[in-house]
Amino acid sequence: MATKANHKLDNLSSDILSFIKTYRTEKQISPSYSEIAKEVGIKTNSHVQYCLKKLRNLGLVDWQKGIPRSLRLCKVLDELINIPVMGKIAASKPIPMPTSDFAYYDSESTVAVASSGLPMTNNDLFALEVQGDSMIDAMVNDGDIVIIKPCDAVENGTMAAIWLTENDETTLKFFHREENRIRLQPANKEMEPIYIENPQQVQVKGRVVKVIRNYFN
Amino acid sequence: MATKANHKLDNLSSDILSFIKTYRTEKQISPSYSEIAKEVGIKTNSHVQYCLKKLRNLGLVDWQKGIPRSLRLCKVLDELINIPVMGKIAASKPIPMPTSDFAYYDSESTVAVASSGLPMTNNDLFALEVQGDSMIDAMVNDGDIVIIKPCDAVENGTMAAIWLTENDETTLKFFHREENRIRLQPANKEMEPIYIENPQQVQVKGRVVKVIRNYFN
DNA sequence: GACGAATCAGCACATTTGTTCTATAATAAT
DNA sequence: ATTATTATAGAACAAATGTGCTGATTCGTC
Repeated sequence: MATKANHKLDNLSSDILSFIKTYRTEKQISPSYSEIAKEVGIKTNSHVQYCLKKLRNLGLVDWQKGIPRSLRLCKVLDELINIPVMGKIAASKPIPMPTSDFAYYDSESTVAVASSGLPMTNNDLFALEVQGDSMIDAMVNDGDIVIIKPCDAVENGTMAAIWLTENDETTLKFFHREENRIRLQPANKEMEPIYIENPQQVQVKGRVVKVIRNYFN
Repeated sequence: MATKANHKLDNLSSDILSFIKTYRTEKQISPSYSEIAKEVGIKTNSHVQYCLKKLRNLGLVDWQKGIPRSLRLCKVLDELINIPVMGKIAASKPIPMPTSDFAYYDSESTVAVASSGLPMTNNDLFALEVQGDSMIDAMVNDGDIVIIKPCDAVENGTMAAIWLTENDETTLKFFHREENRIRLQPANKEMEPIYIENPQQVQVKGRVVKVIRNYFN
């Protein structure tokens, strides 16, 4: 989540690094040595390479020998991950899980999320759009996007996507396994929990790792 | 938010496009014409360029004449934007607004958000971390990140960051200007709205454009 | 002050790469 | 059937770029 400032790089190295960064975000390609030289006030390409080799030793940049503009920033803090929106989650409907073959690129729509905003970057994450107000007690509103990590079981206290076989209902709640029953706790502490005496009726489908709500008008 | 599939590209163009995409995500640089040729089964660079020119006419790719590996994917749906987290928002505290000089890069922490997940990409957006449970009625929980577009006034019905001068309190609510009063509507329809008879007591600080909630355990 | 390491400039050179022009096959249009 | 258009290959060429080497300068350390 947080992006800290650089440690103790000399000004030149720091300049080069940030120039590469801005150049890449602007033009989507890496600068040539000459361009770096011009920008940071170095006279020769060879010296640029000298500086770059220092940065490479620090593990900050890398490139492919002989290939023009192959400069690459390591330590990529923020990379985008496209998560497929599998469908909508609503009470009274089963959760549309992703099929085993990951035909993600064919997905109708995706949510782009910064990898820094995710606990893991496995490619089995998927997203659901919440439909209806039935999950308000979990602080999830109509239209929200929930990002889910599929799993069969979760630790106590985690927000999970749960299938209630008896009620034929899908819901998002905090999961608590107690001695002889399962407690589904709403996020809002003032609301009463749901107790399910027969654990068979509760099927954990996945763990909620993120909720996104947009107000675009 | 949604990324639609390609329209009616011939297989070759489609192959080239997706190769560029995967190549770039893997190596962070663009392929050369020869590499494209080898990948998609074309014999010559000139033909690659021929295909690329078609793609350029469709506005899908572009490059800089004479510059190696300057191939660029247009229609960049997803670019990362780093939004500074200015601090925490809590009832009983004023909202920490960004200073006029945008010393954003010095910010302690930032949230990375995909530009496709934002209604606008101006650089005056900022984020706040919600502290406390006092905004539950707006479906905003302790620890949530709200992204705010600064403004002095909002249309009726928009979720806004509001400073209540009388109560010396900061809050997130749906803003409604009525005939002689202002109505602050909680997100949860079952909760009662707040009415403020004196509009002077209500100061709109900004519009909430996004709410992000993480469950990292 | 001496000495070595780090820092910088200059230049020649090889390679990678894109560009352009021409020619030929395939396909569509008339 | 003929023509125009699109698709493909080939090769020559020029430009962009990285690499390596040599030598000069600065800087810190003893």
